[in-house]
Amino acid sequence: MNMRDLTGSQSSAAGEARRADADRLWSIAAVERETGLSKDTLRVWERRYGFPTPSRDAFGERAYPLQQVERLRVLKRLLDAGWRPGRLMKMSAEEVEALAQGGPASTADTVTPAAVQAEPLEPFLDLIRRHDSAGLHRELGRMLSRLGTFRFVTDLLAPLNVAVGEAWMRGRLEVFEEHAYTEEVQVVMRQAISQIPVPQTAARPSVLLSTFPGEPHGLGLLMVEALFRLEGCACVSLGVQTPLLDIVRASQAHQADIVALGFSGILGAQQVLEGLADLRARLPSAVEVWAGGSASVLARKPVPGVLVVQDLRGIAAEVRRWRDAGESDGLA
Amino acid sequence: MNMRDLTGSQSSAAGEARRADADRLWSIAAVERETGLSKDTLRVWERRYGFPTPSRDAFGERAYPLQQVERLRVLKRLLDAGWRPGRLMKMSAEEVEALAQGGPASTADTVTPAAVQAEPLEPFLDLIRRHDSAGLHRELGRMLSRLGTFRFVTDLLAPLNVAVGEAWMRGRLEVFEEHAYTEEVQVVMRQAISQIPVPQTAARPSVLLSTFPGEPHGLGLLMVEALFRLEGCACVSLGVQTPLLDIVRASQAHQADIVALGFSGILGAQQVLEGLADLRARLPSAVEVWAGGSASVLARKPVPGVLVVQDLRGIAAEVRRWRDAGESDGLA
DNA sequence: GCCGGCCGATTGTCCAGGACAAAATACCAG
DNA sequence: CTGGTATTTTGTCCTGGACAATCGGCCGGC
Repeated sequence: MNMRDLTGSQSSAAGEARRADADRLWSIAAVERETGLSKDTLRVWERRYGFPTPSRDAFGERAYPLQQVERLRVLKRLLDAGWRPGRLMKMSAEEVEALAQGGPASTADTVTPAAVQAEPLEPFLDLIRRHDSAGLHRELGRMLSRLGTFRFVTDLLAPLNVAVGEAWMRGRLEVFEEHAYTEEVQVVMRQAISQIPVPQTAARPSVLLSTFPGEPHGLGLLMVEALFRLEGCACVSLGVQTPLLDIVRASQAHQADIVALGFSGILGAQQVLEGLADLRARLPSAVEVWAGGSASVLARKPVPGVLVVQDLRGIAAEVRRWRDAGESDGLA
Repeated sequence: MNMRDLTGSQSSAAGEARRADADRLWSIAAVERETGLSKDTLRVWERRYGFPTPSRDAFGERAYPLQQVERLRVLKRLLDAGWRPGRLMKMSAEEVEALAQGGPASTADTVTPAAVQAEPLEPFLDLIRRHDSAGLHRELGRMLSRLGTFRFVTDLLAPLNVAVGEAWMRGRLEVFEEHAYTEEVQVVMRQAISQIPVPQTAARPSVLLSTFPGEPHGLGLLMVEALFRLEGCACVSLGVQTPLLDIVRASQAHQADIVALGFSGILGAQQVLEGLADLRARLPSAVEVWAGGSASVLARKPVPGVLVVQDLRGIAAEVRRWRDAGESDGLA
């Protein structure tokens, strides 16, 4: 509790702090953390495309100015939206900026099934953009009460997550706004889950939930947990980013019948497929592996022995299938 | 919802799956994810110490057998416990194993202030080891009711987190057990926070909470949020791993008076200090930066302009200080 | 005897530049 | 169009070298 340090800094003039702000350069490791672009990628871009063009510090190491870090963040976002670096690097700063502002989602067209009676999402996006956490919390809570947990998850949160993701890709939402949104939804979802009656002891199937390392998105996990609990399943969540070997061990320790993984599309296609195949091979065949989320790989390339749950509404039916099959299995 | 894939796999014999398990080799990227050791480190260890000794696949790329991945996980744990690689690599497999099993925490001696009336922790560690999530949840809830939120956080969770961390370092707890524990505590903490009355609108100080990229430990954040709310502060949490530039923008958007960061000791010393200095420089001097957590760097090297909160109990006093100073500042 | 600064050994990260698999795209035949 | 093949693009992996940051031990002064 060293107040001296605090007051000490406040003696420095605001102008000085602002100058330090602009002058301060970023190391390649810092840029990697800030942008999500790997060091290898940053170096190879410099070699191939001539951007970025960091200066060097006294030790010959790359030192990136703030301006380039900001631009790299924009490029990373456009990359995630389906653009390719070669094309972006040929464009002028203005063209990239125009793209970043409001360009259409180049390749990915979001399909909205007409059958789904979606709730209006704009009011929620407005609250996010206005940074009205309290209001967002209140409105989410209201919708939870109005719709009930099941429809709250399937009809509001599922499309809202898609809308938030898309808004971020189009540059209409900042990273921190998405973080704040995630946090607020998490609070409401935990409340919803805590209100679901706890099933009998040793309820089946017992479900283990997590995500692979590198997949930080845990909202889907919570939504799925709620739906499993509504079906009377026993759930244990490990949170996000559990190493593969630990998922295997946890499934033994908790005697899981089903291991459910969430994928948001951040992980590369190969990582997802290889990880699922690996996990499948390391688990007893009696344990089912379910995978879901917005990652498009799941729909394109099926992994043998892994159930892909495309629609949250399908979980109930799949649990019924498990119970029917499980009984006969148990008797056999 | 392709059931064919699922049933297709179940036709494969269990024995076949088990053989595939042992044979399957790991890429360097997979080992990095699984162990937390960077690719650079894995390669330089191989060069310097002759371990690990991965075989090569058809393309000349490293392929690690499971056995070496497991050993690397042990080594990483011992590294985090304060051991140095040079020493460990000279030891025989048996010596390392003995160390991993029950060796004393080489360097770090946990100091337990005699003044603190700690709650007994063993029952909770037992529940974790027995994988009794329901029991852990029940007992934590009971303690929350008995102690009240403040003492629950300061007298039970704070020492329990330390104990869990130490148990992990000594090999008495698996990673997935720590994950499950974290998840269960989070549930109880969210419940506790939701029961704290919401303060008047525009309560001051308003606090923004998050962690730096690379710091996935969010429990401390929740505990601190509870304590801030108990003091009547307005809190906005961004969850974990927010890029620095986004923390800055969020503090503007939410008009934060205080930015509070949590550090668990996973990040390197330089990352913590440089990140804090960076953040301090990029924020207006009217916004205070508070840092806390179990990272030992914070205590050793103070960062100018950053308040280090060593003890959770100190938060109340610091909020009072802010309010006193804030009034005079506002008038000046 | 213990704290604090100095020095040598250790250790993780950075660099360059080459290579190549995987993915995306263009091309082409049916 | 449609489905398969060739070609380009692009991220990751490779080797081997360098060096700053950190750790550990040594020494001298309070």
